[in-house]
Amino acid sequence: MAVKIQRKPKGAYHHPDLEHALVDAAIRTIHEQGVNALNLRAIGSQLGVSRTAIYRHFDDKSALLARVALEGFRIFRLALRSAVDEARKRGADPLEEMGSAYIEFALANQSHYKTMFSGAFGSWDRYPDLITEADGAFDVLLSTIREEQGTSRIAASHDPMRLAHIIWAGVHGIATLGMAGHLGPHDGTDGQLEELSRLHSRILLSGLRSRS
Amino acid sequence: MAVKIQRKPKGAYHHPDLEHALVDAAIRTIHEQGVNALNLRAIGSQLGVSRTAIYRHFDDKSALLARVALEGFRIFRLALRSAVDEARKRGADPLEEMGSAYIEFALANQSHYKTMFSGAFGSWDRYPDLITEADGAFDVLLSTIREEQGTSRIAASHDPMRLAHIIWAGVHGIATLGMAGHLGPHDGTDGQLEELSRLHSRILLSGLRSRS
DNA sequence: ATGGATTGTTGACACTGTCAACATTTTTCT
DNA sequence: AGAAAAATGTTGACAGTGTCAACAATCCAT
Repeated sequence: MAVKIQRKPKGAYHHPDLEHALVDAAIRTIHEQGVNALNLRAIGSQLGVSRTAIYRHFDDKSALLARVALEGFRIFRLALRSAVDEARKRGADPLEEMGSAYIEFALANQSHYKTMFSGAFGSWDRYPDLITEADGAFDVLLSTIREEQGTSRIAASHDPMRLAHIIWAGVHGIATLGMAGHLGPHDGTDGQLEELSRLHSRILLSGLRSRS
Repeated sequence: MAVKIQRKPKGAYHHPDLEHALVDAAIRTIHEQGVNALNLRAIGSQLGVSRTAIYRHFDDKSALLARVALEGFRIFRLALRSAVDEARKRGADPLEEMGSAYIEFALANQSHYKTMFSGAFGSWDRYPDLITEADGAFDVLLSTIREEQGTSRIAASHDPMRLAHIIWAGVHGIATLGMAGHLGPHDGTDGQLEELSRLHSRILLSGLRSRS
């Protein structure tokens, strides 16, 4: 497939690929100005298209945001997956590295991360694809835990699902509280939150190596 | 001080205590319909007052939300404090009981909790009182950790502030992900999330009793 | 090529936060 | 007590935004 023209040629009635362009523009805007700053009219005129053109591709604003979230989960899953694989290759702890990658993603894509998790698009039930994609990311964590239990690096006595929930909650908490500035001042460039995440992983894993 | 009349008497120009009435109405609306459903016009007419009367008591909508959050942190702090005291009296683990109380508060006041933590009111910097009140709630956790380290029930080798951040992040994560339905289906009436929080506490504390 | 499906446009509306200007009530000062 | 000032509440208006309805242009399959 040849490279697609990104901008609409002047005077053309139909945009070459408005749907993707809308998603890209939304992601960019969210990244640069936050979710709250996103408005459909600006997105439209940014693409040289009228303010309601979006409605031929998305039911409403929420649907666009859900799509943005979906793209986020896709990249997120790849990042987590690659962190685990890398760790295994290097003999590092996969869960600790995954936690670190989690924080790294959240910090590098703060508004995108918020779009994924702060209910900006309303109910998840309306977007089955989004649920599937989010489950895919979660599965990286869950399967890694199961594998670690298989090699007995962590106790097999705990329900892996509950462990996954606890670990997820921890890193998610560090990410969200950290971004809100509640875990001390930090500009996101220093690795302070990643360090906190590593400490979190080590304490948890230490607790999981002991008996029950 | 005598009991104040809550509703504005018909025809009265001045509301007896509009400021508190506004906060109460906002809290009630948020509790019943969520933060997003809150709008100033509805609040006004609900109190028999015009739509802009609020501006004599709050700079803007954000300021009202910040006040709602502040009230939340006050109640929150009391709940955490009392959970710790209760636990000590009963010989239970103070940190585990505090975690449980944390989840209980969040579940019983979901929208209020979101108002406190989801940045609904914009930047914290604008509301120094809010920061103070939130710090007060955090101090319940921090001081409890220090006390537990004093009695050596948890290792004193860790920075208590970092431990507080990690524990807080864990319960906050459980609360927010749980409310979003990400930790399995639950209606909030069963104690599923509280149970998860207890498991979380036990694993962490187990890890904190080991060396390092 | 032609008729229906797809995609984009314009006009309009409702909802909401907020400001300015004015009105009324309460408090303060002499 | 009376006047001035401060506090509190009201009405009118406006801007920003999401969304719908009706219409227009383009694309595609038969």
